[in-house]
Amino acid sequence: MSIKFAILGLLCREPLSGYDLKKRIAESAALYWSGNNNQIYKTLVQLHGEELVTYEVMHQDEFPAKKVYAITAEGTAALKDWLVSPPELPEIRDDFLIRIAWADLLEAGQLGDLIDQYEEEVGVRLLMEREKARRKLAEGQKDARQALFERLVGENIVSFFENELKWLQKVRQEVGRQEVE
Amino acid sequence: MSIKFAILGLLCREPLSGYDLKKRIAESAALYWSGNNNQIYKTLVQLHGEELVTYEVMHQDEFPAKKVYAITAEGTAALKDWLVSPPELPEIRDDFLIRIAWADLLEAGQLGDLIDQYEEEVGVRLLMEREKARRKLAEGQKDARQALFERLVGENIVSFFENELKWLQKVRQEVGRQEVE
DNA sequence: GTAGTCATGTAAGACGTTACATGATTCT
DNA sequence: AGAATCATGTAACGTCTTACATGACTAC
Repeated sequence: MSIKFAILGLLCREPLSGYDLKKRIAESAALYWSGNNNQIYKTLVQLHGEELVTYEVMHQDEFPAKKVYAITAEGTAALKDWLVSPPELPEIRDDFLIRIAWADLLEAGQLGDLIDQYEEEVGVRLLMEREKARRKLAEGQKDARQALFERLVGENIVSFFENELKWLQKVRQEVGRQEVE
Repeated sequence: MSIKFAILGLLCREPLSGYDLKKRIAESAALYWSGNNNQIYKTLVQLHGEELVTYEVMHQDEFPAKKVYAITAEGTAALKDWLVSPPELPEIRDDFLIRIAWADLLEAGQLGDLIDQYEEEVGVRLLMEREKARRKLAEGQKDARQALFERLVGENIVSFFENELKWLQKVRQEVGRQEVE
């Protein structure tokens, strides 16, 4: 049920349509699950039923009409309640880590290729996240407190990928060392 | 469909029952998703249908009979194919990170409590993972290569939580600094 | 007597993904 | 001509979680 709070969070900053929400969630590394998710429309209907959001239909000349959702007072209260509820540890689903756990089934060349591929992917993603963070900083920020938290979230994500690259160096070293023996 | 390969991987080390698999997966930080998952029994039936595993029913005097599953040659081949297929980036679902992104809605005291709670949880988990890694190292290992990969996986997990704690220190500092201003 | 381990499984529901439908407009 | 953007939504499927059923045995 965290997509619910992701939506409430975004709406608490500004009113948005389902389409906008979908894009915002897809672009955010922290929220991204699930931006490719059409549950958003369903969840909006649900939130409307719970009276946590309202919407206004905006007619447009050149484009299809859109429903612009806004958070209600109850919605804001529900969001704040959730914010102070006990946080859970992050869940990580790491495909590559499972492969490494069974890497003894691979030949040295295959393992090398696997590491190269993953390092490449992590590197690309790291650059993307750094760029995203840089752009956010450049934006004219309204609230200093909000900007600080935004920056800290970006730094968490960047440091995750940096940590991954550091670990990959270690993997390379130790795998190389064992092959020599 | 990664639970499929988690099962094949574990069975490739030694034959196990569904119950054993469930426990192994639940205990492993890398595989843990989903240890509380009864899909295991369903997936085993499926894998049996695909002829990637076989099973033998073992009758026990004091306990219910169990089905001990073993991997087939096709199963091993499927596992190896998956191991060399392109790895995906890890997926992180970080509850706490989302809360920080909206922490500007909280009062200083509430934020402090939230950080304390999360730090406590991360700290406990880090100790658990270090202990797990230590115990694994102490085990009489058969294969040096396998032991190396097991250690590297453990180090990845430990370094994730260490990184999280480092980041939390930074969060504390910067939040404290802003409050003084 | 309450809870936990051993062991397999079902059922219901929540959550997530992919593909598709509609239909005008704009870009290549 | 084909694809992308804007915009809302449905349908089908797949994955994941929670709770429950069964039943003997062990430990507090």
